[in-house]
Amino acid sequence: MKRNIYDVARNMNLSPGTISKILNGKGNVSTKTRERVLKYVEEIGFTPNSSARTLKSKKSLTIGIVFSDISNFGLEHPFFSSVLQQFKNYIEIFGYEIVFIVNRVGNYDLSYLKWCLVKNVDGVLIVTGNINKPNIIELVNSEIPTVSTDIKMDDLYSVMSDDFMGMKLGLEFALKLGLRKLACVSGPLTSRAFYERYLAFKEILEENNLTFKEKYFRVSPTYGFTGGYNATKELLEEVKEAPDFIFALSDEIAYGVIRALEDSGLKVPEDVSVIGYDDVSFSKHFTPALTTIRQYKKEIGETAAKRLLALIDGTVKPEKQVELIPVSLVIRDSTKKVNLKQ
Amino acid sequence: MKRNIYDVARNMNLSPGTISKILNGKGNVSTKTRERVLKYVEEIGFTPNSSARTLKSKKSLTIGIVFSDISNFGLEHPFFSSVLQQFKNYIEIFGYEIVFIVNRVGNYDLSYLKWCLVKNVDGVLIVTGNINKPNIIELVNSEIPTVSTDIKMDDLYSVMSDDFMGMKLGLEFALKLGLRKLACVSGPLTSRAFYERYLAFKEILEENNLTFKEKYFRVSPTYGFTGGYNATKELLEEVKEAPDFIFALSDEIAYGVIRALEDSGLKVPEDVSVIGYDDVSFSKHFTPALTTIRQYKKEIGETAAKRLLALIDGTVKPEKQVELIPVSLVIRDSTKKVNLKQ
DNA sequence: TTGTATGCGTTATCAT
DNA sequence: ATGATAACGCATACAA
Repeated sequence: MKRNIYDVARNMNLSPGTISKILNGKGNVSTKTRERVLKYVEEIGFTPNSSARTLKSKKSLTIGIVFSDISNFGLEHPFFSSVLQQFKNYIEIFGYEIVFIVNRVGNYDLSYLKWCLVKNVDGVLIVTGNINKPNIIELVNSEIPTVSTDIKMDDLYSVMSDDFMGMKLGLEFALKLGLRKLACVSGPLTSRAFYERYLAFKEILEENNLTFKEKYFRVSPTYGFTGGYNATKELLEEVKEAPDFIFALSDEIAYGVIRALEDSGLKVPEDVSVIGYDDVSFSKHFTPALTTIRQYKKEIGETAAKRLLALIDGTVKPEKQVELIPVSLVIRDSTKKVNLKQ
Repeated sequence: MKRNIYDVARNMNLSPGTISKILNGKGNVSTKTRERVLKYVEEIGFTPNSSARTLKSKKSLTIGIVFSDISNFGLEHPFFSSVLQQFKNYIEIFGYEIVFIVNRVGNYDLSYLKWCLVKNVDGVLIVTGNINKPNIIELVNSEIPTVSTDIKMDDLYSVMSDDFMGMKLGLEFALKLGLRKLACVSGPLTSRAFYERYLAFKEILEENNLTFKEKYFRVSPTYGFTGGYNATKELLEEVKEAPDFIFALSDEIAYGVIRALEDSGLKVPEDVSVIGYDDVSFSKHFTPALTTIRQYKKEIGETAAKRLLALIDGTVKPEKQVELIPVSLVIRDSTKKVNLKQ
């Protein structure tokens, strides 16, 4: 049942070396024997042992994934798990597979980099991570080809949504609706995405001669519904005049924002318009259906995959260090209708 | 930077063999040298190479995962990805990690079993799979310890929700509400879960002297919203009298069912009560908040992990081939209120 | 208690 | 064009 390259060699009356050459398409072998061996290998369904291969060749056809480094969410995270799935789909076409980087192998505790070295991963994808963690810094500064779909660092290739564009699309839409009391509920600013969206929010407000008010900007300590809910409740309590627009920096936060608004007697979108961020699959089923900024997870995942594979091959160096994927505004029912009479 | 067991041996004035023994806690080594070596290893952060270890020992500390075998959903699937996350968390405590079983390694196409052999996985978790696929059959019949959180087969240990209990909880609640025109919208019956829930639906109806009507039972060809929506539309069209209760066999299907009902002028829960299945995190935010059967993903994932680890250790054989995890009924707003006056 | 030698299944270099 | 052989890094049976 379980064969090795010697068995194949013996049955073919050849040496193991020759079999190896054929299997790897290297060296000189006559077309005749090559075909003969290939046929036999196909027939008996032989595949060279993976561990022996990576032991000898230092290549594992494996990509290490840094995933929930930043927080304690897991595979359930609607946005990042989707990006990962797309990435996975793409690299599998080329015979690669993903493995999750953790802090130990067997009984040994190790840093991310050590882990990668011990495992001989060919490359690393940081789906989401914290730029201040030693583990991440060490990894990014290493020789291992690395791409991120979240964080930005020197010498790190990144593929991510154009967050400035997203904020601009949302805010300009709000302005077009005639809204001027613009608030924002963010997730934790330790996340690169939230932080940059916050910066953009501020900047775009100023571009439009609107003053950024601290009281209209709230940070939820968590990523989800409850954080958005509480932050909004607090906002409404501490403010004389309720906003007429809230930019929630994630869809899940938006759900919380909207319920808090409603529980405070405010109608969405009549009194307050709300825009989310992500366009998670559920948002179209929320009531009111959520107006939101759509991120293109498939494009992010695939582009990251292409970049990383190119880095591993060492063929083409990507020109841009940071590749921004455009986003779009999806208008649904959580924002006021555009006044067509104007 | 990158050391091996020889480097350690040289620096310690010992032989590689001794180092290995110490690292693996085997053989006789004096406490003194053991401690000395362990300290040094700790100091320089040495970890034995993973491939070499696997190659020699045939153990990889790796669990192969069969995931989206049955359909083309991916990591985004709210229920299964959550089960997997819980499983992953648990096995990582013991130094194991997960790898996704695919159909190839590098340029070679292989069956699941072959893949596992080539990779030397220590065990397999079938998160979801199709009992009729040769890949699955071959795998389950192999020597590799395997546990499933979805399918049931001879010689396969399974850990899953008690679907009969779920259906019973839902239906008895409906009966208590005085509902008698009981319909059901299922996902594809090729899925074990849907099929068993369907069987239970039928059986429990009969137990209660209600006749199972074909027209009141619809199968959606897909897992999600659209399938539930269309199936419900069809149901309403083909039936003289609308049901007063619909058991949707997944939460996502339930969303579709409810919207279809509403679009047909029926009110939920006033005209029709709807119960979902899963209690996905979003269901509490749906409007109306969904009454549903809660599955305990954490318990499923962890129990499966324990079973599999036990199987791998070969210590205790689980007594029960199929371990059923209880479910519970979560009453929210998509079902009629209980009449307290009675 | 410690060391030596061999094998795990490949790949790759160097002969032939 | 093909074969012999060493090396990858570790584990283990056996010898010392």
